[in-house]
Amino acid sequence: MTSAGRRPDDGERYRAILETAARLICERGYEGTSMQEIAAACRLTKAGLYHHIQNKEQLLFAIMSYGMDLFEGQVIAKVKDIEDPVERLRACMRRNIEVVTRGASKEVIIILHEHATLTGEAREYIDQRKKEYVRFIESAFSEAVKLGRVRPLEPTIVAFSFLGMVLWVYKWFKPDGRLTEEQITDGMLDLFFAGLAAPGAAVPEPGSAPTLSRVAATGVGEKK
Amino acid sequence: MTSAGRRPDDGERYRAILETAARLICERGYEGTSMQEIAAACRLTKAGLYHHIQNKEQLLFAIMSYGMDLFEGQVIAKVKDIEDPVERLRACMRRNIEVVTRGASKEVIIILHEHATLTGEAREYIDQRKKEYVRFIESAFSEAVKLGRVRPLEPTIVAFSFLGMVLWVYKWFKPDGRLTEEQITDGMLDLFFAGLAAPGAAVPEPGSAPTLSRVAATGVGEKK
DNA sequence: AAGAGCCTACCGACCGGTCGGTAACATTGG
DNA sequence: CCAATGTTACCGACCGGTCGGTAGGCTCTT
Repeated sequence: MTSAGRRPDDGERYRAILETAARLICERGYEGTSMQEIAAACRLTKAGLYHHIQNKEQLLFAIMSYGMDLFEGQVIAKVKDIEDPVERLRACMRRNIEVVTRGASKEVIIILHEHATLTGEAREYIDQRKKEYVRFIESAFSEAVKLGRVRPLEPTIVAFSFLGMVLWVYKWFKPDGRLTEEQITDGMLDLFFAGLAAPGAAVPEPGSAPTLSRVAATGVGEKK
Repeated sequence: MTSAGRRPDDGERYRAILETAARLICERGYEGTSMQEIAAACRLTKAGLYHHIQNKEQLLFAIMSYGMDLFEGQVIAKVKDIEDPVERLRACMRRNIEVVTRGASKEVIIILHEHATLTGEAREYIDQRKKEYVRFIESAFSEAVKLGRVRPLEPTIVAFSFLGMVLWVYKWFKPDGRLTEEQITDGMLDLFFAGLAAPGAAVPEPGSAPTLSRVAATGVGEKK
């Protein structure tokens, strides 16, 4: 009836199902979305849907794997060859915010939100790929430290601070809101990389309280 | 049998139910936790549980309201009277990380994770209380700007960067992990407040190119 | 003929929620 | 002092509906 003939399906159909399912799961959560609803959104019956997938958890796993592919393609692959580690980190942050704000891939949002939904090997596999991204950031930072481009901070804390700033965005960003993607990107780049570069504990004390190393009296002075 | 008498209950029992339910929901998610399981964990039948609550969503709402009470008591109330705005922000970050890392209140974690689960008025009420916290951070920052203690950045972006860093912690922190609560707190305080204080766009260019004075508000030069 | 693709029909388990009933108290009136 | 009455806390049984998942058959293409 509705089906306009039977296409040969070269895997394109499968990906369409993943994208449709991802849209729903992103809106209502994994447990909050039934296979019935996913099937209907794919213009299939439930049994028809099960012709393409094994079960619900495997579907989530496929969505997340696909999401990791997309993320790595749109972020890591695009910045990994940048020579300068600081510029690499900057570009990485820019790309990362881009992925989160443009709701292009609901799959990535699902990875962010459903961080404890998968179980067993599937969970381990996705966690492993996430960890690789953390290490990517850590090592870019460490490289920058070695070159004397940034302060020597704990790399993992720096990486998770980076990630917290840019990934938390998915919880509050609204495309039609007051803040544009550009403003957010610029603001966070400025804030984060200033924090990496500035010497010492920063932020001068209020009065003439005893501080070890004063930076500048006005607070808007230049670095020493 | 198990019931040790039938006291008229001064509300203590109700809170115990909220805490038990919060523990479960925090572990398995809201949609992933059945009323049956919650009732059993409270040593009640499902019907017995429904004597104390109206329905599942109202239960979640009660947990979140209680969580907001706890959070405001352990963070905002403890720092709101600190005169110096920068010290207020510092203390705020310290307290906030504390609440997230010590799994003391699962209710707060639920608020963080289930950010889009509630509907209608309940959702609006919780969102309102969250917004008040964002405004609390924004205005502490703006106050610091007015005093010349920090750079003039977009307050909302600063607030959400602050929040992203400290709240994202719930996704990765493990009490027995390599990083202690103290390390995380110190590292993030250092990084964030250095970013607030440092002049200009920070981070020198690769070659030793002149960074000079970049305008703070507009951030760094974009694409190269 | 083979098989991909999809359907109707159905399964047992479980979902959130409610019903009437009851044991254990507190309060009150005599 | 004690019984009648009311209230609170709770249970067993059950509701209609939905959950994830499957068996088996039909159709269309190759």
